[in-house]
Amino acid sequence: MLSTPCEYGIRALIFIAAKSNEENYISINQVSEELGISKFYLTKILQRLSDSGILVSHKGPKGGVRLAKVPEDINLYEVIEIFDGKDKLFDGCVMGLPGCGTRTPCPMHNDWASIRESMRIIFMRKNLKLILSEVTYKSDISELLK
Amino acid sequence: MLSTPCEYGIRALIFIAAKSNEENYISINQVSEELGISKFYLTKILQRLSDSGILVSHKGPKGGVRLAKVPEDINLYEVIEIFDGKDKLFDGCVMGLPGCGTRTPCPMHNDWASIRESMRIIFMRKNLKLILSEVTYKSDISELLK
DNA sequence: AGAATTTAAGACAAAATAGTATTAAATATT
DNA sequence: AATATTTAATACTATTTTGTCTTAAATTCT
Repeated sequence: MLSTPCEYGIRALIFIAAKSNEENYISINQVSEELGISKFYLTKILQRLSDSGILVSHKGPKGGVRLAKVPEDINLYEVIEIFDGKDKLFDGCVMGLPGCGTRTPCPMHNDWASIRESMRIIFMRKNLKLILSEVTYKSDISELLK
Repeated sequence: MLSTPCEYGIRALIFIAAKSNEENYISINQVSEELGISKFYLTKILQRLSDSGILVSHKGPKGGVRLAKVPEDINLYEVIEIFDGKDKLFDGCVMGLPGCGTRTPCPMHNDWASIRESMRIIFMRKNLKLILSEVTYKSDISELLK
């Protein structure tokens, strides 16, 4: 469904949202250990989130990453867009039919349009604040993400 | 969204449904030329559909493939299941969270369940007969699939 | 029977994705 | 200033997916 970097990115974001704040960065090393994801790989993934303005990174001791915006302003739609592009999930033809478009819609075109719209809405509505509030006890987070 | 073999398989099936019948097989070579898909690759893909009981194949001159069942009895859900497995699209956690399940649902779990159900219904309902009837003029098929 | 045609099986090659390692640059602490 | 820590950049490796090719087996037609 979603690419591996995208899944890892989301997992990491939820964890970072829970464990870091304005003043306290969390090191990628720590995140990678907690989530069981290779430190090298995760670094590369989180770098993309930094480049895209989702995270702020800081080098050196006491460095690491933190959210660049308040959790409420980071939703899954934009994260997915960063890693997988919106075309893959929210635009192109489901069946990948070359000729499919508004002019010559494929047989799935309209049915899929509504599914797609639902997905878009759901992902846009899911922001990190909401996600954290749904994982009621913070201790649950590790269990879920690990 | 769907894997390449799955997309090619669906495209080919629609074409085969339109161009073959009980007595007349259509050669994979011909399908591949019409759809612009490598003959070798398509052969391997359609072989899977034969193995799965969607197509019947026949060797030798006048041979080729045809539907194994009436178009009405072949829906996209089973085709997707054959190529991509039902887990990828219709089962596992959207975000791939390791701990996600009914017991400890991830924050997307319920929202995604309804999306997934819609997808399942739509793909199950889309059978080849329905698809063909929606592509009103048979000549349009090539334009759409090519 | 022999030749031509067509799928089956499986080996092989190329490209894309996932994952690892290395070195450089920045920053905090002493 | 020196050292330790941490991300940045980038090269490299491994795996998976996609795509190609070759040979074998079956079938039709003459």
